[in-house]
Amino acid sequence: MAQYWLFKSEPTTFSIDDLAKSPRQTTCWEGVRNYQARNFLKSMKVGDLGFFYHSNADPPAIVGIIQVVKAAYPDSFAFDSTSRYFDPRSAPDSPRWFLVDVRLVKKFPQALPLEQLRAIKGLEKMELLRKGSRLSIQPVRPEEWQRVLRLVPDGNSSQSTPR
DNA sequence: GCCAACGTTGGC
DNA sequence: GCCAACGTTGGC
Repeated sequence: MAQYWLFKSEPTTFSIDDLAKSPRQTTCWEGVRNYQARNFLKSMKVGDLGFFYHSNADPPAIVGIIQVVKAAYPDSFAFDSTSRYFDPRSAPDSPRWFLVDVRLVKKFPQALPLEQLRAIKGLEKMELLRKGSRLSIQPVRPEEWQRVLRLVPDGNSSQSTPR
């Protein structure tokens, strides 16, 4: 079964519009250098869906949906001493960091600001909304996924469970 | 720009 | 293995 995730990115570094302009609207998700986030990356399967979140943005917001199109593989940026993501402790024969490839599924017609999400009943336990949460890759519970989608015009939140 | 929260590092 | 120091994240 497909799992749900949330991917953080600072839009000044890589925004959802950057993804929209990428070839095949696909990119490798660079720069994860946190072990917990890495472990989540490694557990992703092709077909999993994720929210694209703009952090350090005005306002911080969920801005769309992406899909995992390639499962975790070694992050070669970590081997490149000229890369900002270089990590000398990672070697090709024992990679420490990984990437997945993701493709844009949908950019929301309107961003869903963090402030709005905080007011939604049923999202209280969402990792994104936890005080002090800094994880750049987060699991999202199916019920949280649906609740967020309900905020999107044409969100198809009930496509599998009509009510 | 501030600063609380968090993760990592490294001396001991 | 502890924990202080440090660097980073990210909302405000």
